[in-house]
Amino acid sequence: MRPEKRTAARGNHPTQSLITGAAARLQEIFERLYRHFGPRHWWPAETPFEVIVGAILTQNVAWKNVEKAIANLNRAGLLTPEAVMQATPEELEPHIRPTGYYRVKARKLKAFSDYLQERYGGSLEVMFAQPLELLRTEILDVFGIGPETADAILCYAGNYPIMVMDAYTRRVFSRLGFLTAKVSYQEMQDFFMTNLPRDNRLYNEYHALIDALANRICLKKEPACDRCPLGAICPRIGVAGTG
DNA sequence: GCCCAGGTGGGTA
DNA sequence: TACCCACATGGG
Repeated sequence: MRPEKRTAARGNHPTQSLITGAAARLQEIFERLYRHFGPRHWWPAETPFEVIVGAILTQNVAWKNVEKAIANLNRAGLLTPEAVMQATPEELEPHIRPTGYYRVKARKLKAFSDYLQERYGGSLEVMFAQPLELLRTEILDVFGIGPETADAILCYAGNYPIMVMDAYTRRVFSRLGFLTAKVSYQEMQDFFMTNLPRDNRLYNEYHALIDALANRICLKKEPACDRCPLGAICPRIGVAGTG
């Protein structure tokens, strides 16, 4: 176990006290996004294992690329824990090429299926019966599973009450003035999870809505503030002359 | 041709 | 701890 990868304790973090009425404001943002985009129906996958595969393959790459790779794996009969376990990295590689980094991602898929086999006899059901904190610590120790991938697996495959953070979350909420651009993953997560009810469905939908906003409106270079559902409460346009 | 896309691991100081 | 860099393909 590498101690630096363990889940940091959630306690009173300075971030929490910096935001006045953070809980109410986070609720309002959620409601505005939900009204604008509607339910996002995440994660787009047929099975929990497909969620896990998708979570690994989507690392630093557009989801469009992942769809191709998932379809390739499915056609090849490689979308089950057993099949991945029995395949070599070299056998997985050609199918996942569209997602980039295909050599290292093949190793990551193997690492997860090896872990699942060795620790839980290959059973996702048994794995997802473990307590949240224990399982999070465990999978963070698997090669290729960092905090975002771990939380995506826990939230979207295991239905645990944990909210996924990502570059989009950092961008949107730093622009909104809640966070700094350099805030750590754990600080972001602490901020959301201490200010929102502990609810898998809410975390699921909230992350998906942030993704939709960052993907379509709150773009990296030139955000389309004129059609942003958060316009009225964003410092960039909510206050005249500061955009 | 250039930039960006739902990160992570390893090395270095 | 805090930076760097490698990892690689596809679409706008």
